[in-house]
Amino acid sequence: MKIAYLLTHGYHPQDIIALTFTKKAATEMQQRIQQIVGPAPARRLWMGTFHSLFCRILRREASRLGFRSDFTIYDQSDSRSLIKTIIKEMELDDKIYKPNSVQAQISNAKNNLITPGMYSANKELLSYDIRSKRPKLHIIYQNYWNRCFQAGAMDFDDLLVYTNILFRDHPDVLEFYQQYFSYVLVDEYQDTNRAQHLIVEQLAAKHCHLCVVGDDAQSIYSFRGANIHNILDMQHKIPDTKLFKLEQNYRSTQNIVDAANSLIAKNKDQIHKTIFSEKDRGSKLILTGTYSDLEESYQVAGRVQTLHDDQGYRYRDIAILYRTNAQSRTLEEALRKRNILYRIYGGLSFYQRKEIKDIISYLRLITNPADEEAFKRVINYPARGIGQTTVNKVASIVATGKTFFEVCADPEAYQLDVNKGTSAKLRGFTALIQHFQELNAELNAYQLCERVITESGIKADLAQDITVEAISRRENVQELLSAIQTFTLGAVEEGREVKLVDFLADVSLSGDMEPEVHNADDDIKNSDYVSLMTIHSAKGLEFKNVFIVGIEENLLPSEMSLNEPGGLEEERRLLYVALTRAEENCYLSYAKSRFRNGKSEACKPSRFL
DNA sequence: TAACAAGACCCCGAG
DNA sequence: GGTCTTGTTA
Repeated sequence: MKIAYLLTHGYHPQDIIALTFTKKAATEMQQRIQQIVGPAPARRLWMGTFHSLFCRILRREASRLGFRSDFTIYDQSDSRSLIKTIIKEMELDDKIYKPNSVQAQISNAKNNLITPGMYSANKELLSYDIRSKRPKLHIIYQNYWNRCFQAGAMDFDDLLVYTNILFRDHPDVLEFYQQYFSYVLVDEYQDTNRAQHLIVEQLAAKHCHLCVVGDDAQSIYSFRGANIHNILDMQHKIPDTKLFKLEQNYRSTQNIVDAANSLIAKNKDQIHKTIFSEKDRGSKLILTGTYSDLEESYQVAGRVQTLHDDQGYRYRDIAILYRTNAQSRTLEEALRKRNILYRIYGGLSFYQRKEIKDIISYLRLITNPADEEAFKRVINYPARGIGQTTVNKVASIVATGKTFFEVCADPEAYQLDVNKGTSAKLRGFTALIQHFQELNAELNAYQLCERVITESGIKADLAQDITVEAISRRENVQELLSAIQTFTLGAVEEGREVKLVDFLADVSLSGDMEPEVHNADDDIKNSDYVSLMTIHSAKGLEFKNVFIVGIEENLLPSEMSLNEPGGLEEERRLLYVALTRAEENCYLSYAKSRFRNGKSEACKPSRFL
């Protein structure tokens, strides 16, 4: 509404930057604005997630930071794999330096804008690492930082870190964007971390037109470094700040609001608010306990069907929310049995699948030959007789500042210790990529991708695979091709010039393309489906009917949260978020046994119930 | 070096 | 339940 208001009061769409956290919330908001002001102005708004919008800015300004504008974006698995490599190269024990926790610690540092240099100079951090028996962590961090730079790559956290560095070191750039965006809006401000907070503050410093919305009771991203004080201290830090308390809930019935209030009242750490609803009492919340997770899913699917068939709700008025992505499977199966259309958000995305990552890696390598992770992925896929031993030899030379690609293009020049045959294979591979690079200059993304699949041998490799899974892999490859096709055509329609690099950025930041609709017999049905997602990604959304499943000890609250300070309260807020997604009906359930890690485990109803 | 099998470890959440 | 690692063999 605020944006719509601004647009009718003299602001142009391109003057406004509106930031959200989840992709889901961004698309939702984009759609709402489109309905109010029409598609054309809505498209010109700077609206999206922190990561996607600042990625756009970083591409424009990349040269200021020593990056190319077509830098690669490393996803978690790329970044973890690089960290693993570094730990191995430093000959450290990966039982002590667990790649996952090293990655988490680096990410944490980045979210607080601590560069490797600052890390090494920080006595507190160093002594903490020594106490936890990981004294070399700061060196891993430094190496990781350098290697990403060398590879022309940024990880997700870097998108925020480098934006801050860009603004810090280039006042003229900062000034430009300060001038450019005359209004800054942020949704769910309670979930900003230090890096995001500083960006927002700097962008808004000139016009001082900053509007943020937030609710401390819905702060659920502390694992990502979210700092609640960003919103709490705003009044004191920025002069003339006006605070509006929104205590009326226009979404939910009184019963739902009451339930949510009574839950959140148990939290010690909160700002007191009196949330009320002027809607009807509504129906009571319904709690169901079942013997197993299978039975729970079966019940939910049954109720979904009743809501749709007997009570006249559309499927799109129904959401099923869970704590972990792993819970989606049994629900999917139950819905499928009843032929209920559903969409599943998040989880293992399409682009994480092996066959897709392989193809994407070729495309990444074509746009950025320095991309180390992409290189390692496809150097021997499809198998071309270049094994681990050879790659290790190349890696030892790469450590001196060359890229994998440079070394492989001319192994002799770098005195690589391999035989003639291997050397020829390496040169053959680089020649193949160079050939694709030439094609990239004349073909569009779709045509190029088709050539890559054929000429790399991926097509042949998949074709000769006769297992059942291979069928779905081939389908996935087709799906990827049509996604590129759609992307290319869509951009052409909007009159934008589209490059391969744009598609790749879209892939790594959107996480997933439009989730596929399951059970759809024809396209007409595609607009009506049940939504399945984690509570985290449901934030900011609303549904007439909400199912919250698996409300059990060790799941909600999650077992890991219990060891973290404030963890339990955050889990409680998480359930609060889930409850307040519901407008009319809210169904809660727990199971007494559940399949986890391949085993059936006994479960108790959550203390929150 | 490739292919396959057995064992280890794991996952809480998002961009 | 799945992926990733390690070991064995040709």
